[in-house]
Amino acid sequence: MKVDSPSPKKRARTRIQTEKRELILEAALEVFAQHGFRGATIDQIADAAGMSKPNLLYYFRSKDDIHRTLIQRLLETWLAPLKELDDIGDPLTELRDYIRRKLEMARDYPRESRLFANEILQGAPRIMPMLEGELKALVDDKAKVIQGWMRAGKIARTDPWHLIFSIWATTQHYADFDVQVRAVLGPDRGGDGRFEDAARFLEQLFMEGLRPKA
Amino acid sequence: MKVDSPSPKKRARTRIQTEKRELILEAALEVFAQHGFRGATIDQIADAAGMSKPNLLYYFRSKDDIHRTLIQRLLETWLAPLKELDDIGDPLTELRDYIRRKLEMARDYPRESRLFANEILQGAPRIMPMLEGELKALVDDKAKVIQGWMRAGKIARTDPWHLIFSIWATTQHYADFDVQVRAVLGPDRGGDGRFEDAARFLEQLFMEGLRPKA
DNA sequence: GCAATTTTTGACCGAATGGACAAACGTTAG
DNA sequence: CTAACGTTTGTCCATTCGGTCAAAAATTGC
Repeated sequence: MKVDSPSPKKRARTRIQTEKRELILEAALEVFAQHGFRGATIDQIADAAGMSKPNLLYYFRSKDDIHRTLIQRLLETWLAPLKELDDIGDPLTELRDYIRRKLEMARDYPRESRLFANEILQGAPRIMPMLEGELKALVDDKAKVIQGWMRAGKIARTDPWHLIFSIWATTQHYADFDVQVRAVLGPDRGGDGRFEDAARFLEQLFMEGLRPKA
Repeated sequence: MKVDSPSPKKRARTRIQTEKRELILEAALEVFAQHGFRGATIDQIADAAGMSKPNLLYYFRSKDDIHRTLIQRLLETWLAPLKELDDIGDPLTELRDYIRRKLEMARDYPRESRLFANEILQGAPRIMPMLEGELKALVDDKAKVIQGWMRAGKIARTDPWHLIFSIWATTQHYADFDVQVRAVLGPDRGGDGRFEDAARFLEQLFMEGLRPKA
C-alpha cells in the first residue's frame, strides 16, 4: 500500500505531471474543504481543475489518494506555528506571537483549516496515528516549555494543554465558522476588519488572562 | 414547500408515529453527526433505528426532511444558554455560568454540537436565514448587555461579540474536536476528567482575562 | 521526420444511493 | 366480524459515483 503516488509507474515526474498534480490538489482543496470527503465528487474536482475525470485519474489513482496527499501536505503547514514557540524570548510575547500566527493562518488558509476540521469531525479516520504520535509529542513538548514559564513565575499557573486547545479553538473558529461569524457581525462589522478586531480581542483575553499573579 | 411534515397527510399524529419519529431522529442524529449530511445514507439511519428504509420513509418524506427537523429542534437547545445570560446578577458570575453551561452542553450533547458544526462548515446552506436573523438579534442583544457591564466598570472593556465567539469556540471545541483532544491528552489525562480540567482552565482564563482594570 | 512515450478523451461498468409503489400485514372502532 | 385505516415490507427504478479501458491525440527524444 503506497501512500505516495506518481500514478505513472516508477519513472521520474514530468513537468506536466508536476503542474497538473498541483492544479488538481488546488482544486481538490477547494472542493473537499466545502463538502467534506464523502460530499465531494471526483467530477467536481475535475471540473474545478478544468479537466476530465479520467484525465484526473491519470494523475491520482483515486479520490482517497488526492485526499491523503492533501492532508499530508497540510499537516506540515499546520504544525509549523506551534513549532516556532520558543523557550528563549519573553513568554508572554512568545504566546502572543503564536496566537497571531495562528489567526493569520485562519485568515490566509481557511480552506486548509476547514479540510482539517472536516477530518477531525468525522473522527480523524485518516490521521489518527499522526494525532497520537507526532502531534501529541509536539504538544507535550511545548506544554513542558509553558510549564517552565509558569514555574519561573513568568505567566499565571494553569493547564498548558488546555491553554493550547483554547488558542487552537479561538483562532480556527474564524476559519471554520466563518459564515456564522460574518452573519452575526453583519455586513458592516463583518468585513475585512473582523480579523483585526479578533486579534485585538484575543491578545487582550490571553495576555490579561495569563498575567502572573503578583 | 412544507418544513414540518407528518408524512401521513394532515391527520393528527398516532402514538406509533410519535414514537417512531423520535426513534428515527435519535438514530439520524448519531449518523449525521458522524458522517455529515451527504456522508450519511438513509439505509444507515434506518439500520440504526432498527427498521427498513421504506418504513423510515413512511415517517419522513426524505433524508432532507429528517435533517431539517433535526436542525430546527437543535437550534432551540442551542440558543438556550445564551438566552439565560441575564442583566441582573454579578457580571463575572453570569459569564462564568454561561461558560459552564456551554461546556456542559459540549459534554452532554456532543452529537448536536457536531451536527451544527457540520452545517456551518458546509456554509450553513439550510440555516443561513436563521443565523442572520434570530441568532444575530440575540447576540446583538446580549452584546449590549455586556457593553453595559463594561461601561459600569464591572468587567474589562473589550469587544463583546468576539468575547461571545471565543466562548463558543473554546467550549464547542471539546465536542467537535473531541478525538483530537483525547489523542493529545493521552489515555490517562484524556479520560472523563478532561471536562473538569477544561472547566477550571476556561474559568481562570476568562475570569482573569475580563477582570476590570483597577 | 519518426518512433516511443506521455497525455487526453469517450464510452463503459458495477455498486451505491435516494426514493416510489403496491401489496401484505396489523390494529382498531363500530 | 369486518371495514377502514395505519404500518411494514419486497421489489423496483433512475441517478450518481468511483473507477476502468482502449484508442486517439499530443509531446518528446533522437
